[in-house]
Amino acid sequence: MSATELEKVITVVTNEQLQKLKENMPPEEYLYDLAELFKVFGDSTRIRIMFALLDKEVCVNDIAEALNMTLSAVSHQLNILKRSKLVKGRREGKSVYYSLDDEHVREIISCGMEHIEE
Amino acid sequence: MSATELEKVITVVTNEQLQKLKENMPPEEYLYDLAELFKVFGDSTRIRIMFALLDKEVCVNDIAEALNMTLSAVSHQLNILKRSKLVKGRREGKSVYYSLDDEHVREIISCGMEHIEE
DNA sequence: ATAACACTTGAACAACTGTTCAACTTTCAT
DNA sequence: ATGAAAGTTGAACAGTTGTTCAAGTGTTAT
Repeated sequence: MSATELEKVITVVTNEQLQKLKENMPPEEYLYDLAELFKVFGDSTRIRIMFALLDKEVCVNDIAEALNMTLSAVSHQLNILKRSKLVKGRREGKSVYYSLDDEHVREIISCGMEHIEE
Repeated sequence: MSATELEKVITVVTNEQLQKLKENMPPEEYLYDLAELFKVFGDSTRIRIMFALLDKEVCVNDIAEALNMTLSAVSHQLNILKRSKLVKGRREGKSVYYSLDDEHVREIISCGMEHIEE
């Protein structure tokens, strides 16, 4: 077998691997949703809000005070978290109390913590 | 106890909770790093690259072909992933083969998948 | 030495994102 | 009813980010 023939064989093998790589890829939309979820965790304000809610529900005003932020800024971020089904809110009088809406929040955060603690 | 006195007591209790909330917050820098990590996962291109590397190492060219992207765009994203210690690369001849640099990548991705599969 | 392949890198541009500001709404106390 | 407290919402602005393009670096084959 000549050198150029061998190269052809190698190319074919490589193409087969490439083919497999493409086939094994989850659907585009799935990967997009996954990235979209992590994007929500990818902001320190939202991370801080989720940490504030780890133990118990907290009203918007207290979150804003604890994080030294305006009500408006916190409300905007809570809305993003709510749309991603990560937190939920309930009204009680004048206040709206927010809490984590999913056990996965704790898991995802603790997964990330393991990586940076090294 | 009058209504206004009662309110003062309630305010004090609330302030204590606020104080605890502030004290229990991890240091600012830690939360920033955590958000920074998730930010890396929060892009569908980088997610796709990490999925491509789940099974075995792949060279930049093959990643680019599999994901239908330019070499340059893939290289830029690989660099971001490398800086976050999520992938590593090794040169073999003309090609550079990249692979996952941390078992946490799989864990974090699978954590995220659990949330969106519901 | 030259050319070709496989990347890498920096600048630039468009698109996206988070905060602020101002204008609401809701609820409660007077 | 009026006002105050607690939130929400939309527009706007500045800052960030991903891709492209052009120019570079290594490596191998001729």
